[in-house]
Amino acid sequence: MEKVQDTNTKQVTFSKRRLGLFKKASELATLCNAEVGIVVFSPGNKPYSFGKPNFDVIAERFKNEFEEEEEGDSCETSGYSRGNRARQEKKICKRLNSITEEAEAEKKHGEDLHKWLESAEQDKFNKPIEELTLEELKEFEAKIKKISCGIQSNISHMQASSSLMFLSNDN
Amino acid sequence: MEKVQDTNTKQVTFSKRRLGLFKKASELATLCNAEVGIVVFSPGNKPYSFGKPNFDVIAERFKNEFEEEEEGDSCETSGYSRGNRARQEKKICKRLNSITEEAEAEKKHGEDLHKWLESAEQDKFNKPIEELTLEELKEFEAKIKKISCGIQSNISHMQASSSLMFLSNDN
DNA sequence: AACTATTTATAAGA
DNA sequence: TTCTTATAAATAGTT
Repeated sequence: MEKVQDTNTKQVTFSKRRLGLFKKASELATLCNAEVGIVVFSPGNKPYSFGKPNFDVIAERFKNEFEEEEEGDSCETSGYSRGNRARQEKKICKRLNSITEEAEAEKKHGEDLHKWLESAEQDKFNKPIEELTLEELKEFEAKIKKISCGIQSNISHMQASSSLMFLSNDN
Repeated sequence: MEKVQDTNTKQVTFSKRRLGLFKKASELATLCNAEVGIVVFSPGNKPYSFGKPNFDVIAERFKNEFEEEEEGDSCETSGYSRGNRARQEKKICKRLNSITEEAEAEKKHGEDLHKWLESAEQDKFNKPIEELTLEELKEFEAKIKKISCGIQSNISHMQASSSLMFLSNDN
């Protein structure tokens, strides 16, 4: 999915998709009895918002949840607790660590593939494919299969990461 | 459009549609170079957020458009400063978000490759390689080259992610 | 989670 | 901008 270049097209696309997005949000809210808030800044930096019941309320609620975790009914006086902070920070660290692990697995995998590609560059596979012998072709095929495998596993890593990303927004 | 009644169905619908909504939002953001922030509270009152570049920033920006708040260090008091904390947290969020973007790019890439592999499965490239005609071989070669390209770009995404990971651990 | 029949969104053109 | 329509994508229901 690439940036739309033409300014006019971009404007039209933005309008259509913004409406589409708001519609989806509205459906989610009524269908599942959820609260949804959205704000969008257009390419021309105009703000558009959607909210059910209303954007400000939801944004506020989100910020409070994020800052105060599960605070319950304890009487908070001057609005600031060091303990909550520490807990929150731990959570963020935990998230970062999960993500890091996934990414490192991916990186290692990518490097393996890269190495293979480099070595392939330097040898017979660099020849025009019609000049390969049957033996060489078979070897080529084997390597390709290995790569396919690698890609599959790579994809599952990616999907895991992606889930983590979403989760990291959830708590 | 009516409320889904069954609790289990509601949960499933919520998950599917929330992801769908976030995807749409992500598309809008990249396609039109817009900024989008979303927060959703599930029926069980769990908060889920999406933001590009990041929800807090966008919510803040939205509020500022209307509230003209002064931001600055002018009123900082002693040792433990809420402002510093907030800023630090914003940094962490920002990092998380960059990482998210990278991972999403990777995921998309992986999906493209996966699709190709699947389609390849179904056609002539599934035959033993020695049975391919020269034309087919050349086509095969072209596809492989495309994949290589994809992997290379994938690797640079991974490396970028990885750098971000390390940075986010320093703090 | 995966599949698929159906509904819905959207890009391009008017 | 709004309308139309062919195509692409999302999702409800099901396994």
